[in-house]
Amino acid sequence: MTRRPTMRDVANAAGVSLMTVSRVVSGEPRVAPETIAKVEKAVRELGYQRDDIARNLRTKDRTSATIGLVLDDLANPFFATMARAVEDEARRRGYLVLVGSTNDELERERDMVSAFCAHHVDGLIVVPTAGSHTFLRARMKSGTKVVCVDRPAKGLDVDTVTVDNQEAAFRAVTQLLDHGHTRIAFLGDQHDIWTQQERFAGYLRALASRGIAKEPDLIRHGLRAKTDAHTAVLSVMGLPAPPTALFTSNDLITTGVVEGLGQLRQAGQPGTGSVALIGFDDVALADQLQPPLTVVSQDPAAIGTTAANLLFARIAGDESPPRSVVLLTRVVTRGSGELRPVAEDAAPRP
Amino acid sequence: MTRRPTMRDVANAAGVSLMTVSRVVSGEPRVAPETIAKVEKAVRELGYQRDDIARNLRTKDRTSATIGLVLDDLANPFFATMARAVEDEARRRGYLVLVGSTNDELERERDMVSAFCAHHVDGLIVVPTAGSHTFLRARMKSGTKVVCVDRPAKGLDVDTVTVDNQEAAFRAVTQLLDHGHTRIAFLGDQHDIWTQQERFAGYLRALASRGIAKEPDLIRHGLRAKTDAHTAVLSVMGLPAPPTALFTSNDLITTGVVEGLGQLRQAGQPGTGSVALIGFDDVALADQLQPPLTVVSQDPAAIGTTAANLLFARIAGDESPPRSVVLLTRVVTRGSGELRPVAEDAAPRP
DNA sequence: ATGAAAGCGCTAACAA
DNA sequence: TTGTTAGCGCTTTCAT
Repeated sequence: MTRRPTMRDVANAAGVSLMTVSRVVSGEPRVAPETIAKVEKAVRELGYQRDDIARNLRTKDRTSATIGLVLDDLANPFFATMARAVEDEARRRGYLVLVGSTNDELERERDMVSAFCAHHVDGLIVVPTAGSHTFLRARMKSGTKVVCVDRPAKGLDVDTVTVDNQEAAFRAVTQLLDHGHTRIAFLGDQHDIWTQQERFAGYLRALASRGIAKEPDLIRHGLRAKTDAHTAVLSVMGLPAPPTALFTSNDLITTGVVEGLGQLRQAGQPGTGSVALIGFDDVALADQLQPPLTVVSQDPAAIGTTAANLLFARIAGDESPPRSVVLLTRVVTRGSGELRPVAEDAAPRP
Repeated sequence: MTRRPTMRDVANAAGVSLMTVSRVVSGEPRVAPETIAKVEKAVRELGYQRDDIARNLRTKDRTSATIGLVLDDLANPFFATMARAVEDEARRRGYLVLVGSTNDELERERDMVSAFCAHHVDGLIVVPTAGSHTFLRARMKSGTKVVCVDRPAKGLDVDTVTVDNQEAAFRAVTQLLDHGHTRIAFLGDQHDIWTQQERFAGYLRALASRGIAKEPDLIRHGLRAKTDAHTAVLSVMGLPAPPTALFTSNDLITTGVVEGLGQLRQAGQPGTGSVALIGFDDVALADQLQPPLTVVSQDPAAIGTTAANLLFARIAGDESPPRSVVLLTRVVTRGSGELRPVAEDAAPRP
């Protein structure tokens, strides 16, 4: 292991000044062709590569050509797809991407933002956790651009990319109502997450629009893992008056619920074969399930691309007022959301 | 937008020298308690944060506390899960992670490694593309540690984490043979990828062990996208003598094939309901399919964790000879791999 | 316990 | 066209 060569080394090897090497390496125009050749030869022989860290220190605008991506969980397909889209936009512009998962913990988010800023990221794309985000103001004041994605950040007025969560949930639940369901369960993630609140609000609004009162037994929040959802569906389906339809508020929960229903069906529990289901977020193989899964589909790649474009516009100097972009979702009708309630599932007569 | 405060600013505000601020910020022991208090007050008031980039420049060992993760595609659940595991190990040690997808293109990989090294990463975890990786030697000579994961790098002797691809494929195909299949199709990704070669070798070895000759019609390489797999399965099932079993060599292909089979079944094509299938890589909802999907399952999180541990050991100074860790896979038997060939699918009698 | 000087690898600004 | 000087924000080394 040898010491990494510096410009000084290249300059000595090529018999020119350090400054000339700098010019050649940076591709500046006013250098004699023969000099360029000499320097490039030395660069090749020594395996020299410019130190971007040092360059960044001296350079006027202190632009590091790096952005930070702070999201909930990189292992979640939704965020992974979004991350890939962000990464592609970054590469197009010669930017590198630092990435980190917060697990929806505010403290982890703060630490991560702190570390990213210490490494001089030019901008941040953040999936904000629940809680106040005023701490980001200081970062923005010192020049770091910020874009929020999937959720707005509390207490912060910045560019934000979200989808029409509440409206989409309203449409999904309305579709269940249209097929004759009145006992519709809501199975959701932690309720302090903004998207969950919105989707739940859409659920309630749909029920209210038909004059149906919400029933606490049919509402479960805080399902973090697939197994939580699995347990929850067994629980609601075991109620004296079980729901005839389910609305699941993200992909993980949907997956857990499908597994739970599969287990009940196999155990021969009556009625579980015909319970209707609409999930938020599309999932792989949804159309191969029995019945095929109806979902509210959002486009994670488009969300990532949009956020990245907003961020790079800011980095390029855009000073216009913060924008809020709401992308549209669509209900993908495949079958599970169009099942009608069967007699044995109906609520007991008065 | 204000200029970011420096140590000099803090020193002026606290009425001490720059050096004292440096000591306080770095948590050095020999500073008077009152001085610490003064400095910390100034730090808080100015919102000062140490510039890790500058620090890194002067610091003796030039350790950036950053690693680079170079993988095939971050949107692929397999790599996303691996990435999350790497990220967790990095955070535990106070390291940041730069990430990038190569799309299996050597040039993109070279550019990315180059950019990561220019940003002074202490180490790289690389899913190497096909092609010679001797270019990594220069990086390693100048101190960057490298660990390969999922595949070995051609021409490079470094720590590598893989799974028992060939043996696993052999076992999977043998299981199909044990259930009476003789016409088994192989549906694979680009054949220049090492894992694909290994899995194909396992397939061939299993056939050979029963004296079954390989049949070119039943072998399809180069399926990059889900749609390729979809098309390919329609094609093989449309052969005059279609296969009675399929071996799919990664998660994407498996998904595409399941969709293709679903389409055929719906179209009422005879025999497609009973075609056996074993896929490499587990997929979500596999047990909810009809029939439930038998797969070769590997543990992407364990792979990522293992690779990260190897890398950080190297960064910590481990100089022992390169290690090659082979993690084990297991066949998860769920049903689709245990179907027996039915009469109408059998090859025509001579 | 604190400070002054030097310099990490590079570029900005000026000079030749 | 090329070179010289200064200095980015910090840590190292040495002095006090």
